[in-house]
Amino acid sequence: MKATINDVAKQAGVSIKTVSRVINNEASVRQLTREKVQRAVDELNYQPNLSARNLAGAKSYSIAYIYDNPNAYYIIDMQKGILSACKQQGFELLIHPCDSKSQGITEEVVNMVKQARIAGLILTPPLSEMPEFVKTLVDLDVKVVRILSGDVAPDDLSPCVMVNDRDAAQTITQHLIDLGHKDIGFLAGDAVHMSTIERYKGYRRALKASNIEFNKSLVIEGSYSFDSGVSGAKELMSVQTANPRPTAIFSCNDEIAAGALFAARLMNISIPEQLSIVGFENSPFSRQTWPKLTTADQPNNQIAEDAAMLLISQIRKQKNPITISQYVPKLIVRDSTAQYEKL
Amino acid sequence: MKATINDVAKQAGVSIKTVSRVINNEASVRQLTREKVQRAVDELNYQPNLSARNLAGAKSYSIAYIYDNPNAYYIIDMQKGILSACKQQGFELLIHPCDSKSQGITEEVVNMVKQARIAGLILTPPLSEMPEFVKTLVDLDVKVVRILSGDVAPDDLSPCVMVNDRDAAQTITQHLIDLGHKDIGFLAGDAVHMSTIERYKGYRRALKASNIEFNKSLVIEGSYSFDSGVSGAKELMSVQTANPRPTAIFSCNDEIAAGALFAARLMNISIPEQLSIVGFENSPFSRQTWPKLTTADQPNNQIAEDAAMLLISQIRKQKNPITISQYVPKLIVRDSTAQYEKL
DNA sequence: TAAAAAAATGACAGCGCTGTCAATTACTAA
DNA sequence: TTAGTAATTGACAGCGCTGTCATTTTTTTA
Repeated sequence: MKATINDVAKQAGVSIKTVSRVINNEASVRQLTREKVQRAVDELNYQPNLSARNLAGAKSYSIAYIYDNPNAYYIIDMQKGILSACKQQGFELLIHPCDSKSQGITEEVVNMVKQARIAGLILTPPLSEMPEFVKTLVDLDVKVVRILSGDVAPDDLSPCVMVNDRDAAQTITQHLIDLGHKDIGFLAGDAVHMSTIERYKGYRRALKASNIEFNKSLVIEGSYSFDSGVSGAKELMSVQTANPRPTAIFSCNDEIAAGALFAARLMNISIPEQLSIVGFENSPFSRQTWPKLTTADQPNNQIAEDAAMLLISQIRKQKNPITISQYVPKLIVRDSTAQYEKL
Repeated sequence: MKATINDVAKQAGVSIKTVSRVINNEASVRQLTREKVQRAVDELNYQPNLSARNLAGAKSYSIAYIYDNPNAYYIIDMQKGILSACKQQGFELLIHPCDSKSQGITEEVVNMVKQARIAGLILTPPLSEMPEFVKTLVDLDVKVVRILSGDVAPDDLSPCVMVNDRDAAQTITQHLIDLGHKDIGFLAGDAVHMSTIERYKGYRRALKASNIEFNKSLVIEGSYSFDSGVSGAKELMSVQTANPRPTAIFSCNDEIAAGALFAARLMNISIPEQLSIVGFENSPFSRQTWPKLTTADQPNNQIAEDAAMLLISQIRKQKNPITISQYVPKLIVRDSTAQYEKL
């Protein structure tokens, strides 16, 4: 039923080693031979046995995606992107959800890497933002690619795929400014996350670029949650606290924005007429609020595939130069933002 | 670094075959020997190499989770549960997102099963509800476990884990009835999904059990989406359409309920004072609406682990009797339901 | 107590592939 | 043309484990 390398070799009239060479794209196989083998491979619909490869070879064909992120949509997108790269490159993907805050997380992952003979790892926040953790893994002789928030890699421990939240946040803020807003509130996510910091930087930059004076009372600390959005927006919009009262709010993600939206409704503030709100992430969330959220879209699928490709190329040839690719989330204008109308 | 079966054999002073017997829990190993080997295994922290096992043995130690479900939370929960069973049983999990409506879906999965030497598959709706598809796979000599909506398996093609949406829906509806509601609207999900059908049945049963006359105009067809909830609720609550106007709404899932919530706000209907709304699923969603949704909770993690265990036991011994386990989602009362107040 | 039966253990091949290194072939220059 | 070099190909061992079947040990029975 299932063709082996032996069948292919017979069919092509060469040795199995030559077939092996062809399917691994090694040099020093004559063009003619290569074609002959390729034809046999196609005819028999041969696909190499991953277990055998992993067992026989020095290299491994398994990579792992390790994550600890409460955002299910993000993870599903990542998985899909990584899987697509794996399929193209004949790699296998292991997924490993974990708790980044647990005591033995490093040991747990180290064990898993050794146990499963993992050739490479993909790390997303918050794991990718834990330097000690990353360091340990890199020292382990396993390739690592991190997905991080920012424009430049924080170190050269591993190749990174950077998501430039800063520029995106600046663009979004600029969008609010272009609509005539000057008093723009900022609802922060968890302060420990780089994404929060980067988005904050972008917000500040946009203000500066337009010579709008920064007002600290418009910045509310919080976390990446709906509740945080609710309470943050309440604080911003209650006359006694914030001064001046903002006419627009930048929320660090869509969940916070959804919370802000709700707070506004509770306070009888109509969106977007009296207050513009923007989110970040373009999660399915942002299309299920009313009004629909203006937000920033990250092509997570693409980012993940890119990261996986980077990882696999690292695994393939040792001395790959450290490459970094960068994405900038794109502004998506929907219904939660409007021109500022002086009352 | 990594201990092999040979190391263990040496350490325990037995042959590798005996070690193999112990780690596979085979019979005919003396208790004494078993303990000796076990000790060596523990000391060396030995874990069998999956690739080698897959390659050498007739059996395979890989199962796959194939899914096509837009609900990311659901999938993540499933994965986690399945993974936990795999870890316990020394199995490997392959994940395979796919498009159930695509032409070649069956062929795609069949290929994957053959290619990766998959021993078993876990199927969730909508894939688990496609009889032809399931039939093809079962005929393929791969074990299958389906997760389905209902109380009894629709056939004996494979063991099933049933989620009794009907009883749960009845309980939820009863909760509304207990609160004094009589005119209870029903916002359906996609009509092709068994879950919709089952939930509808539960709703009808509860009405019947309390001798409340069923009113067809209170049932609105729709789909599992926010927008469907919005338009459905609008239709129900506009005086001219529905007669009588419902005082409570049963929504087929939380997303629909969230939509209904929004529609209510648009129409200035206060929740829960003027209208009670219930959801289904207990997705993170349901805690991020205002007010928080009364809903039904499915222990997806547990369901998934159960399904995976069932699958693995199937794989282990051929002639396992077809087992079926059943879960009934539990009512979670939050803030979107209240006593019916006659005006 | 010895022979027969049953239980426990081990020797060995081989799963499908890759790495090593030797053998062959093609190509170059003299 | 022919030796000399480079490019191509193949033979073979072995990755870590399981299946088969032979061997040894223990238990039972006469």
